[in-house]
This record gives sequence, C-alpha cells and structure tokens, in this order.
Amino acid sequence: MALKSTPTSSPAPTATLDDWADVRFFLAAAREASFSGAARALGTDQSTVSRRIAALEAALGHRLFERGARTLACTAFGAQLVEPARAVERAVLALADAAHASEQGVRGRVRIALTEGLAQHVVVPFVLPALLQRFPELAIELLTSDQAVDLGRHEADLALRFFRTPKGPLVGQRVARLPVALLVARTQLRRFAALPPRELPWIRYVHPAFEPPEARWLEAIGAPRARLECTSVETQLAAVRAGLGVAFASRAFLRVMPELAVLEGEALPTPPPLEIFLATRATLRKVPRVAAVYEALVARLRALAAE
Amino acid sequence: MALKSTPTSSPAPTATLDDWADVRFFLAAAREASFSGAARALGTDQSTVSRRIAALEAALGHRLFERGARTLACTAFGAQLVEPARAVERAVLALADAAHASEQGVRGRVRIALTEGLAQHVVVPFVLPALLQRFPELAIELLTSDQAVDLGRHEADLALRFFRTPKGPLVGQRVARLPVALLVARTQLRRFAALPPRELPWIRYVHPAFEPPEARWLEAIGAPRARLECTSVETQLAAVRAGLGVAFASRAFLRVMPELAVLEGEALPTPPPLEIFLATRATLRKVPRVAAVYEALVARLRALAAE
DNA sequence: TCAGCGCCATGCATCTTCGCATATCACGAC
DNA sequence: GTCGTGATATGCGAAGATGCATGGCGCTGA
Repeated sequence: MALKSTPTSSPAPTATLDDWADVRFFLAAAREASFSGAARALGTDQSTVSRRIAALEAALGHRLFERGARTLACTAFGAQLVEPARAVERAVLALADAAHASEQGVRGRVRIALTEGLAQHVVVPFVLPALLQRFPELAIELLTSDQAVDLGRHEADLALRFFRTPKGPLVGQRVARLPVALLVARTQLRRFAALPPRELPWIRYVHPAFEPPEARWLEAIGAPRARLECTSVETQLAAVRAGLGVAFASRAFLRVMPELAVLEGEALPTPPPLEIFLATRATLRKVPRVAAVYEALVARLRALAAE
Repeated sequence: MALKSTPTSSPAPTATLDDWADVRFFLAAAREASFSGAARALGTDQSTVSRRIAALEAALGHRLFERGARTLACTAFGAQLVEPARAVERAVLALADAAHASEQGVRGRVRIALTEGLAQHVVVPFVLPALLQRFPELAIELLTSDQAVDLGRHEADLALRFFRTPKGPLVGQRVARLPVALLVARTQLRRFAALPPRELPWIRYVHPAFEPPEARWLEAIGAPRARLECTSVETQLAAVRAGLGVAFASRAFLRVMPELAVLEGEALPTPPPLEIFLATRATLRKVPRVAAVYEALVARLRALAAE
C-alpha cells in the first residue's frame, strides 16, 4: 500500500542499500582517493569501480566523490559516510575471524608480514624448513614490505616488526633483542677507524613508522644528515659492503656477510639492542594454523637470539 | 611470494569474504530458516539464494546450513556466524541512516507501520490530506500489519503502536489516550444488556505483542475464552456489527459506525484508555521528511484525542 | 611550451549471474 | 494409502555486470 505523491520529480531519497558490496567499493575509493587505486586494492578493474560508484551515487541521490582532474575527493555527503563504512568493514572482518575461529588442525594459509632482512636471513632459513615439514598442510605467505601492514584490516595474519604494536585488537610479544654493532666493509675498516664519529659516512635506515635505536645517539653527537638513506636494510648493507660508509645493524649479519666487520672505538656507542616484536590479532591467536606459526616463530627467534 | 605446500588436498581455509552481499543472504536465510523465505525477504528468487549460499559454503570450506527435508537449520559452524553477521547488518543500517542524516527538505518516502484501523480511520482521513498537500514532494507508504515491525531493522521509518517501544536506538512518545467502550450492535443492545458480564459473547482482539487493556479485567471476572478471537480490529468490529457479540474498542468507532452503540452497566468496567505510541529511530528523528510526518502525526492525533 | 603520464568516463564483446520453469522429495491431511 | 503443499536443487534463456580498449582531460617535468 504505497502512496506516491511525486511520480515525476525528485529521485526518491529513501534508498535502501541493496548490495552491501557497494560499501566495500566506496570505502576502497575513499581510502585510496582514486578509482584506479581502489580497483588495484580490490583486484578488479577501474571501470568497474567507476560504474559501481556511479550507480551507488544514483541510488543514494547524492554524489559521493568530487572528480578532480588528478584528485578524487569525497564530497561532504561522502565524507560523513566514511566512518560508518569503516564500521561495516570492521564488522565484516570480525565475521571473517569468527569463521576461522572453529578451524581445526594446522592447515591453510598463514600470511606473515616482515622485512626483507628478517625474511631472507631469519625466517626462511631457520624457521620455515622445520615448520613446513612438520605441518604438511600448512601454507605460508611471506609479505615482505617496509610498509607497516595493517593487521587490523586483515592485510596479514602475523607481523614481525621492530616496534611494539599498539594494544587493542592486537596481541603479541617481544621475540628477540638483537645486539647491534657498527658494521663496515673490511676493506674500509682502517680508513673509517681513523675518523671521529661525527665525520663517519653514515648510511642510515629510515622507516616511516619506526625509529632505529641509534637514531637518537646520532642526533646527540651532531652527526650530519646521512649522505645515504635507505628504506631497505638489504640495500643499506649492500652500500656498506661497497665501502660507501658505516651502518648500525644486527651483529647477525656478520655471519652471513663475511666481508663485513665491526667498527669499534671508545667514542662509538653501544646502542640498545634491536627489538623484534611478533604481533597478531587476538581473534587469531588461538586458531591452530596461526598458533603453530606464532609459536614456531617465538621459539626459533628466541633460540637464535640466545646464541 | 606464496609457498603453497598443499597443491591438491584441503581447500584453502583462509577464505576472504570477497562479496559482502553474501552476508546479507546468509543472514536472511538464517533468520528465516528457509531459502524460500530469505528470497521473499530479499526480493529475489529462491534459486539465487540457494546458489549464493552454496557458493559461500564452498568459499568458506564449511557447510553453513543443514538441509533438512522441511527445515533449514544452521550447522554449528553457521550458528557461530549469525551474531557477527547481525553486527554487519547493524553497521550497514547505521550507514544507511548516516546517508539520510544530511537530507534537506521534506521530500522522499516515509514508511509508517500501523494497524488497519489506525490507517483507515485516523491517518488516512485526518492526517494525510493536509500532510500531502503541504509537502508536495513527500511520499507516504502505509505498512498495515498486525505484526510488530522491527524499526531497528529499517522495516519502517515510523510506527504507531498500542504499546510503548523499548528504549535503545528508538525514540518516541505517547500520542493519544483513546477512551474505550464496550461496543455492541444497536440491534443487540437489549439482549446483551440483560446478560451478566461473564456470560456476554466476548469478541476479543488478540495480538502477539500487545495485550489490550481490558484483557486483565476479563480474566478477573472469569470470562470464558472468547467464542471469537480476531487479529484484526476491523474484523472484530465487523463481527460486532453482525450481532455476534460485544467487544471493547475505541469510542471513536462510534462516529464512523452508526450501527454501533455502547453497552453500559454497573457490573461493566471502564477499562483504562487505549494508548497509542509513536516511535522512530533516534537517527531519523531529525531528518526533515521524517520529522514532518512525526510532528503531523503527533499534532493531529493529540487534537483528535482531545475532542 | 610541449610531450608524457596517469586519471576517469564510456563503447563493445564476453562472461557471469539471475529469474523462470521443472524435477525431486518429504511431510501432513483427508 | 493417496493426494496436495511447500521445500530445495538444477537446466535454460536472457539480462546484467565485467574487463579490455579507447578517448578526453589536466597535471608534471623537461
């Protein structure tokens, strides 16, 4: 029994959100500030995002995005929907976690986010062999990125990081304290040992979300901004091996890179050890496949650090 | 960088919920305990529900429903996903409300849930004419049902009910106290006046979520279970007009049904007035199109009750 | 200034998905 | 016992959605 008083004018503003998948498209577009970026994040095509957003705008009766030439910005109407849309996402992700909660046995895929260095020199050689052999149905995905992945958004199941993760839906613990040393190419050992610390050619590791332990000390002694900065420890150490300078890094690299040596001196600091933290979502912590990897990482990393 | 150790066996249990719309299908099927019922609720076909649920089960690697012959029941796995799915629904509905929050002007569709009696005898003749004329872009949908609609699930925007709605996301107020009388067909007035109350042929109105004010009194005097029970006030009054018995109802019906009269007597009670409550979601209360209808209902119903 | 690039919108061929219809089955009523 | 009802699963044709390709546009950098 519907009385429609406006047969022609005014699109009916009372739109019901029929396809909940549209929320995902909207949120991705808003987050990426780009239809193309949203398409990449969603694993679909840009045209699909464009058309679905257009359809959603038509259904809602308002434009959600202001299409600039190079920039996509939420309209005022769209902006007030971002936080509710994130709430929908959180609910869906919680649902996905609930679906995993009843999993039995160590089988399936576990995604671990870590740095290239931890992946190549620690996890792959010392953790994975025994782990994969012990659990034949376990699959591991190593997400090596210097970007801090968002565990809360399910971008990974486990994360090995150099910084403690904030509380909340995440849990974790410190798994290693790696002694740090000032590394230098053996060929340059003599030359650099003669220089005062502040004149050393520092090669620094920079990370958007992590400040290395030695950073403060370098500031304190007035070391100039490094001639070379890297966002990758591998590249940093490659530069050290090439004789371009000195860098603080875990002593563990000495074992796999015999061309490196430790530069020591009275004026040189002994920075605090590098701490490695393992984190996961609380809802995943007891899921067998995650717990198996979690505990293997804790055990092996602790054993390695104790050597 | 993915290491898949199980190329053949075991479907990957780590399934990402790619299409959030599936949540809606799952929830509808779980709620209705039927694919057919879910299809009706979603406005789609039963085959679509069946196939999407099957696809979802395949993606999750577990069956969600146990297909009995006549009954559809959640499996243990599915049962633990119902509450998370409801959380998703709440988030989506909140998003829909947020989309309405910025609406300007009184335009669009407003759905009012009420009984047939209130619709035919009160809202349509005394509220809608002025309302629709004053707001040309307003459209009204009258959902006449004896089932109590779930405002929280957006089944309607406004509800006129005989009982106060529980607090929480809903707001509302009492809009009328209708004096109640014992109505009888004029032709039967003499005959019924001679009977003691407990021997009167009561025609009772029954409602799954509402107990009429006179119910307790009838119990108290030991009136037998009514010979005729109706879930519709219209039918109930039709029975009274046909001379089948007596019924408590609003005195207002006397104005539109001249063939009715009031049966009075010393042993007869004057039951408490019938209260009518108006309710809406808090998030909609200030949306112009809802507020206009809300306030028109309050004003007109109060004026009518005061006559 | 101009070429290059990345972004969004749109036409078109294709493929998935939907809705209708049918088959099958189980339960309950007569 | 038999029939009728309502449920789910599946075949088939059609409609809708998707992905690829193109075009237009504005910004960036040489």
